[in-house]
Amino acid sequence: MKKDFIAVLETAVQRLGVTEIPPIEVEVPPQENFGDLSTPVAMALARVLRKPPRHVAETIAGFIADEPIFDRVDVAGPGFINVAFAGEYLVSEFKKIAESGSAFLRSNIGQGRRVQVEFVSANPTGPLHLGHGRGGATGNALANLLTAAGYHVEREYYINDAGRQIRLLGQSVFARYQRLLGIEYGFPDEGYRGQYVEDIARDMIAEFDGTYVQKAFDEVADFFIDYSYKKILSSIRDDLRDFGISFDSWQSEREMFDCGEVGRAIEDLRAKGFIYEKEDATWFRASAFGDDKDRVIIKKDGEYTYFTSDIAYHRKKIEKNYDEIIDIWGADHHGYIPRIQAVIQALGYPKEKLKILLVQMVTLLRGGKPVQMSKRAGEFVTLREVMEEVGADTTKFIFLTRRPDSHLEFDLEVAKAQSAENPVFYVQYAHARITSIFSHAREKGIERDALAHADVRLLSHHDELRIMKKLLTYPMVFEGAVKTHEPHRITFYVQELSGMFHQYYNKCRIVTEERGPTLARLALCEGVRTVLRDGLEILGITAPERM
RNA sequence: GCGCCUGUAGCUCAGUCGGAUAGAGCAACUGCCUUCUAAGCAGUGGGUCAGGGGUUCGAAUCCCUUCAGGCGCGCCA
Repeated sequence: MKKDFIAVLETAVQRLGVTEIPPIEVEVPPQENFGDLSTPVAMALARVLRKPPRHVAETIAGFIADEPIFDRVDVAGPGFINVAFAGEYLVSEFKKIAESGSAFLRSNIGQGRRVQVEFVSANPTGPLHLGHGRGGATGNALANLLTAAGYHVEREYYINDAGRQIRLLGQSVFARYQRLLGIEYGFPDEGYRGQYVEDIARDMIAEFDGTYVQKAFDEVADFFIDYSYKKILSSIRDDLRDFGISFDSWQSEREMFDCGEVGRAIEDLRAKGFIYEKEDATWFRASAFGDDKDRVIIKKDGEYTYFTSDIAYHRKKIEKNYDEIIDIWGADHHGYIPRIQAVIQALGYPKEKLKILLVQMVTLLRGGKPVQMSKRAGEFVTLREVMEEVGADTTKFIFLTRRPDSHLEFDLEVAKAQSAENPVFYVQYAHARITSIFSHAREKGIERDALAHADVRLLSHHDELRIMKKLLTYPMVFEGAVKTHEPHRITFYVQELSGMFHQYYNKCRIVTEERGPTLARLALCEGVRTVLRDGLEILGITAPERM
């Protein structure tokens, strides 16, 4: 629909004698009675042509008014050109959806380009909380969206299984283990105090009894660390699976060390002249690329920092030659951006090579009161608890009805109270209703195959044309969502389409005694179902057959 | 102190890189189930787009500033 409009506009603009045709923008006007599509192109050209916008608009409108695909061409407001499409054109376009389904709806923007999306990447030192859920829902939807757009997407989870935090976890479990076996043992100052730490210690006792009692931590450190983080990692995987999120690749930080990636990265940067020694430490010259200061990569004590392995990790990403690399981070890490971009540039790439998408914080409330979310103190509500309380689909939907950069207040009470009234059900209900209509039709002797013979020209009701037009704008919404990396646009679209369908359903009966019109209406329903399914699939939300 | 994000209806949020009379859902109120699912539909009310300047044909959107909230500014991860 959009393509045809633009093509017509382009020839019209050429007739104006404009040498350089500006990119022509097309949008759905804010009010339905303005028409089906609208363009502000005349206003853009007014400046170049030095003529009043309305005058330019009138001229263009005159050029295109006779096109058979239009029913009406108007000039409105300050100089918009609004068009209403002819019924026949709409029907022929709609047929393409009926015939080729999603293929017609999704433009192949990616063309097989390879993109990596890294998201969640929570430290395996404790269970996933709600913030990870938001990152997960967003990253998953974005990856789905890009896949649908013809990109070849790899989803990666980076596991921080090395370093101080993971050691602290092992130590915390060790302390609990000793205590549970009746040994007085001091708990590490900044240790992890969550209940899950004690649970892991109990698991160890169940498995190994008192084998490690009264040993020094250093003697059994590796064992305790490995046992603990692997246990947590596996429950993280379970949480993600139940939340409906999967990954293609799990990149271990440890492996970066073991395979020598970290060493190679440092040597690479050193060869390029961005590494120096100062005050017994080794530094990366981040300030050469706009960061506030240089950063330590090898500490005085000889240990690497977290940043060091991250340098190696991002170097590895770049070497894999993706066309696009996307990291999804919690907004609390935003201060880290200049540093990592400095790395990208030091390696000889433009900083745009890596796109970092920040997902804002989630504050969890219960009845209007903030719930403390301190991991160290062990006081927090996990993603799993929320999932179990309000449901995975609802939780995801709440995340996906917001822009990633807006702060989110997630009130458990409200989410629960609203779970019966949640908009996600509104959309799912529309889908289930259509399925139900089809099973009713089958009882009346109308099989799915019969749809192929449906004469969609019989659809002339205002609501039917309205739905058809809405379906035909899906590719525009889809394209916009892909280009801006904003899956939430799909969420809003899918709600609007569901609204139109529910209205239509209440106004018109689909299955009647007249076979011809019944088939046509069923074909329309099938179109709605195709698009709803497509949208929900991108969002990672189930499309139930019945509710 | 510096930096990033946010401020739109009572509440939760959209607003398509400057466009038309600023939109949804929830909550409130009034109606609609002998016919394909009432998790639905029809209708009513609700706004100083945080405040103030500026840029121009035109601003919720861009610039400056004030206020409010969140988050960062480690040889932690």
